[in-house]
Amino acid sequence: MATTGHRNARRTDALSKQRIVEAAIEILDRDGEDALTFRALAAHLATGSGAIYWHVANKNDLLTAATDRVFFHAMADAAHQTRPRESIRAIALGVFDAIDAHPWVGAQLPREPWSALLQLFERIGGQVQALGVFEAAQFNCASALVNYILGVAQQNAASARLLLHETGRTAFLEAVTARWTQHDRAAYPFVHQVATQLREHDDREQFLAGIDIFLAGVESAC
Amino acid sequence: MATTGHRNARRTDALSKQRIVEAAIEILDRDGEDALTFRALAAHLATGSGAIYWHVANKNDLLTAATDRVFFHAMADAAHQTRPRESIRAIALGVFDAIDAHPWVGAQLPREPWSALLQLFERIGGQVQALGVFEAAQFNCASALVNYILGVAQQNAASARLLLHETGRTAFLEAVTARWTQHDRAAYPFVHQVATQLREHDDREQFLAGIDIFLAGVESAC
DNA sequence: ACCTGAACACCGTTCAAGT
DNA sequence: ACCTGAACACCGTTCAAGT
Repeated sequence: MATTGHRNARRTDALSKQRIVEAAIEILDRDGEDALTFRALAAHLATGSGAIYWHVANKNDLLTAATDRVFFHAMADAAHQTRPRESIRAIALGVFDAIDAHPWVGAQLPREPWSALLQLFERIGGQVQALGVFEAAQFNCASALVNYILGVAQQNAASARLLLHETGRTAFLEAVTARWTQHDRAAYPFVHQVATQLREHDDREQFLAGIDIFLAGVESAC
Repeated sequence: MATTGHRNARRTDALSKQRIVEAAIEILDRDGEDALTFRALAAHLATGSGAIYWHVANKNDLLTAATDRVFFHAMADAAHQTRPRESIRAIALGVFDAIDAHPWVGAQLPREPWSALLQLFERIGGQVQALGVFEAAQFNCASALVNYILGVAQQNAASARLLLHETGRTAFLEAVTARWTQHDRAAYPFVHQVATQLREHDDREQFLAGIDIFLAGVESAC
């Protein structure tokens, strides 16, 4: 992952959608969303920019394929659990970790890739059923959970964009804290109070805490 | 709002950041995110494209200013309620309705505008406190609520992009249903079951149902 | 069938020149 | 101080031409 370098001199095997998507994921992971251009991709694959269009309809198609690939891998890896509560936590964590590793997926998810969203919705919905929620409430419960997961995914993607520019965890934390405290303590008392907890707080744990609040609500309501 | 037309012949008053932001919001509302270019904006304002840069740093700055404007109006309009539970619902609905009216705000919110996010977080957090949540749990509760709201905002923005191309509600519903049922019923039983409810379901009510699940969870957990 | 790379239309941004 | 609009660098996409 580290030193394959920018340009590939080999280029022995033929182009394929899979190779193109893999190269796109590499660029997105390493240099961020803005760095993915057809010219950069063509250089990376040692081919002409027009050649990519033989395998991929357009940039949207490419981004959707890349998102699907990361997402379906994450879903396949998410350990199957026997209890629905644990299943939901495992699925949610699978999405969280995938977006943690590939932040651009978070920004891409709500745009095009219906397949990925539908799969998430299906798996969450199935576990909501297994939880014993009334049929009339299942749609709302699954929808709420999926939307929560997507919201966190967004925020993670945004944080990663920030982290891409700020190198090092301390510089990153400082940048975030500076933003949280940019306004008057008088006008933003809660934000200031919470800003002191930023240093020791863990995004992943906080995400799980949100899932648990949700599950508690689902159980108490249905 | 209807017939001011595309080009302004008058151009009597001077340019200002406020006028530029208002024009940008008009274009975004009417023609979508892709339609906002400095050239289109300059034409709309009957000026040169370079002139805009005297009042606005760049496109990101412009989008942030437009988002802030819509968002702060929405927050100001959100009726103040005496009971924290009702307050949270009012704030959440304010955000929902603002994004319903200006879908591009949903896509923009997680990108840059820290001020808008912080204001939302502050107001939600204040009401979480008023709800009597333990101090140690306040951060997680507020964060979960904000993330849920942002997730719904995303989905709304995505739906609106679809609606911009599909004219008419029936064509829109058909397009959505087609996407929900694009896969095998065998592999996606829950999605198929829920797809039958799409026609009579109301996004706004479903959003509120999610808030209520959350609040039930918060109350039962704290 | 698959690839090349110049060309096209369009974008955000800059800047010398105007008032 | 504020505005103009041509120019620049860059982008996604197309397509005649090659193999």
